[in-house]
Amino acid sequence: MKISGLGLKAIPSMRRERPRRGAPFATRERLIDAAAIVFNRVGYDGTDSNRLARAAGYAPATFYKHFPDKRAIFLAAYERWVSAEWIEVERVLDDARGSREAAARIVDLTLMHHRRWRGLRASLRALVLSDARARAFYRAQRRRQLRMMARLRGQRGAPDQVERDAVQLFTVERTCDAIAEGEAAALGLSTQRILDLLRDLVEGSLAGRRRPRRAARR
Amino acid sequence: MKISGLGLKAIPSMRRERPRRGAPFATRERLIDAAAIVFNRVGYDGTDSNRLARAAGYAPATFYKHFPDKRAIFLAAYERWVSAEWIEVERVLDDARGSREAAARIVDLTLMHHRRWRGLRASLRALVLSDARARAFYRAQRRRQLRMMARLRGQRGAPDQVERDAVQLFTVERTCDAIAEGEAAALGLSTQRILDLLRDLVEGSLAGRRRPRRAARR
Amino acid sequence: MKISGLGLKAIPSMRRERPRRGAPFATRERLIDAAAIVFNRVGYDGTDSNRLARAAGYAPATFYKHFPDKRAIFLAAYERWVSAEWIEVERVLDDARGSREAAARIVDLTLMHHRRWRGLRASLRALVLSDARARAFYRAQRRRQLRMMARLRGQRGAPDQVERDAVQLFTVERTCDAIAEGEAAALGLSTQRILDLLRDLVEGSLAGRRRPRRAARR
Amino acid sequence: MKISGLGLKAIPSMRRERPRRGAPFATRERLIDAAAIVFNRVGYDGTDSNRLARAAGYAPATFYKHFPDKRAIFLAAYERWVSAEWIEVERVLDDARGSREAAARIVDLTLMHHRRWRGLRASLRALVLSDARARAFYRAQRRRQLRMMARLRGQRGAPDQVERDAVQLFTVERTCDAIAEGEAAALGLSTQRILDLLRDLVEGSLAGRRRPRRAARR
DNA sequence: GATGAATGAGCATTCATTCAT
DNA sequence: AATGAATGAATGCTCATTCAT
Repeated sequence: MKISGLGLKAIPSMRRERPRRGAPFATRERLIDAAAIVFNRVGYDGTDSNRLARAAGYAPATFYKHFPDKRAIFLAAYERWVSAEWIEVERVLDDARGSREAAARIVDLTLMHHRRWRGLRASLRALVLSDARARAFYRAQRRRQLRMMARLRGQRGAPDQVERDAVQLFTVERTCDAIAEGEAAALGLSTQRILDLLRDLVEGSLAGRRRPRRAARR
Repeated sequence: MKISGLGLKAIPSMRRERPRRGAPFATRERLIDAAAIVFNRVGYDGTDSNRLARAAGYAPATFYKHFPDKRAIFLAAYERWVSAEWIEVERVLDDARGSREAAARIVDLTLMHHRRWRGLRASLRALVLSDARARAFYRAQRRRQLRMMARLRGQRGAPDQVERDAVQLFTVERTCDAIAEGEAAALGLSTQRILDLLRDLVEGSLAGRRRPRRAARR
Repeated sequence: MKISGLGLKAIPSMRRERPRRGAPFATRERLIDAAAIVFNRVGYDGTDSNRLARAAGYAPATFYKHFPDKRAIFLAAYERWVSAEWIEVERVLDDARGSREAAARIVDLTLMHHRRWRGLRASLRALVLSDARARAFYRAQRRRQLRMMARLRGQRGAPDQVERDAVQLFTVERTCDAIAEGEAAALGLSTQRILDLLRDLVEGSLAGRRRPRRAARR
Repeated sequence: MKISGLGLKAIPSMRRERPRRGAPFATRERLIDAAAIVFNRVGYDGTDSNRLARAAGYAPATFYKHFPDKRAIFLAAYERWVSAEWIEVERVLDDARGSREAAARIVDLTLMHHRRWRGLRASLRALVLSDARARAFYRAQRRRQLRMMARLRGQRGAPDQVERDAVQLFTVERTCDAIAEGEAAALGLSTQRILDLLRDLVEGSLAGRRRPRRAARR
């Protein structure tokens, strides 16, 4: 306690080692990496730019050297995550033998991504509604997905095929969210059975069939 | 102190008339009404309790006489909206002649609600992920939906029927969100065709059929 | 919203010069200095953190960079004042020739401190009762005082010597409070005579005698 | 939950039974009673007038029918407590046989009161410093105490007798505070020995002697 | 005399952003 | 390029006080 114990708070020495004056690109990347993790854990409104900078080992002002605001870094993190997902999806489609295997692997991949980024995803949905730039980027991803589905299927397809594809995307996406967020488990549902249903759905789509055949119902 | 003393106070003119000494229930209702509208427009994190109170014509402190915090009024608004939806769904099921008509009306109803409360819904999803109480309420609603579906169908049903029902709920919900949020239109999809697909889906479920018949696919 | 929109913003003129980017230690010291003076004048519950910051020439947020809340800065101010007092007491004990002189100087010193910090002291008493951390710090100071008294006296002492020492501390402390707060004057008492009584008391204690024998002094 | 479960907060029925429209004096008394207890528990700044009214079973506005503000009711509570103490002190002095018994009983009585009202006392000290009316009332009590001591002693007494009496009052008061607040126990002091010291002190004063001669007691 | 819903002003705290170094 | 102390403005919440009933 003595006299010198004048009640100092934590001494701010011992800075994390970080390349001060590193390449600007590397700094930007580190900021995005850290932001993705933090956003995912506490949500978009759960942090602030100062914390994001500190999480990456930088000072607050450094953040503003690289991004105009919090939304910008969020979109950058989203972009990176989506890109990574696409690369993997495309590899799966190249490698898989037969639509059954491809379907299974796509569903697994989707689930994995939704599990990994479930916090980011929840924030994204809210942001897409309120922010035009987020919306534009989100829509572009969706169009890309639909184009890919059309390409895989070739010329075949009912007149309402695009709508069917979209509904299927929504189904897989929302259902994987439910599993990732623990909703399925909380409702006492079998993850296995749900995934089987999704795999059937995706396989049907990849194989070009109609899916719920209305003809049979007549 | 001196400098800040120059700050002009808010001008207390133009007081709007308001029921002082109203019934507490009515005040609470007015607060929820206003909050639902404001949340729906700007999202959960887009307002604060002071603004919610003002939007209902009250002073900040009045808010806290009725709700402990912002989350509480959000859940109250959500509860009201969900309750209203249930009342209508149950009426539809009572009134409709045949599963085809019931399906059509349920899909329409769902879409209407998602359109009306699209802002609230987006915030809800984010809140459910971060807030245990919101989650509990949300899950209770879902269980209720699943129970109703099981009841309508009676004893029939595959071993994975619950999972099928859940996936169907997710499909209808997410797809109606997409229409309500303008995503479908932005992607150039036909709302009409999407709704037809959803109606088929719901009708199949109400009629007790399995849906994507795997047997036929072998 | 409309009405409140008429509220004029604070006029940002006349910024007083201030060391932006000063050493954090110096800022902290300035905050404590200012807080000690303000607390002393208006009491613990008579200010708020914003005012304390402004009194030191800083903005509200700066306060929170250095202290978690008002209680923390109060304790820091108390700590500083107590430390200063101890330094002086120890110097007096080293320098004084004979217990008579030491007693006189200790009483004078105590009175000076109580006069200087009378506002702070009054708040402290209330805080000690309601706040555990304040209490712990306060008790630690008292123990230190008792230890010092025991050390000065050496082995001599009655079985109830600690209790005597404590009662003496309370007496000197409370009586100096009464003088410092103007109570003695308001009651028509002679400060001089009161101080003589206190000096006798302290001298007796320093000399190791049981009580100040007045008979001997005549 | 149902439809009626619209999330009502606690229903404010079932009012405590209280004589609505009782005699104003009785209302005032009940308010003071309740306030004394509440202030004592949480301190002057730990409550607000609404809570004090509710604690007495009344509505907020009723408080303002009887007291202009919180300070006023605090002083009223203080006045009542002091009056009660005086009545008891005077009875003790009438009943006690000999100064030894009187001293013992006065010390016990003082301790009991300080224990009972320790929260009120701590708030009082702070208020006395900042509030002129509180100060005036407090000083009047002290004068009364000093007059009583002088009367008991009769003509005897040193030239500095008033000062001696005052210092003795401060000693007893502050030491009883220390016991009541748990400070004595926390410092490992024996309450019994402290009380013995105080009794000697008071007895000496009542008997008109200068100081409690320990030698004589052996 | 009592009520209690309502409130304006104030307090504790946070955040996005800046700027001198 | 990076810093980090500093900040104005705003946010969540509380309190002493009023007034129509």
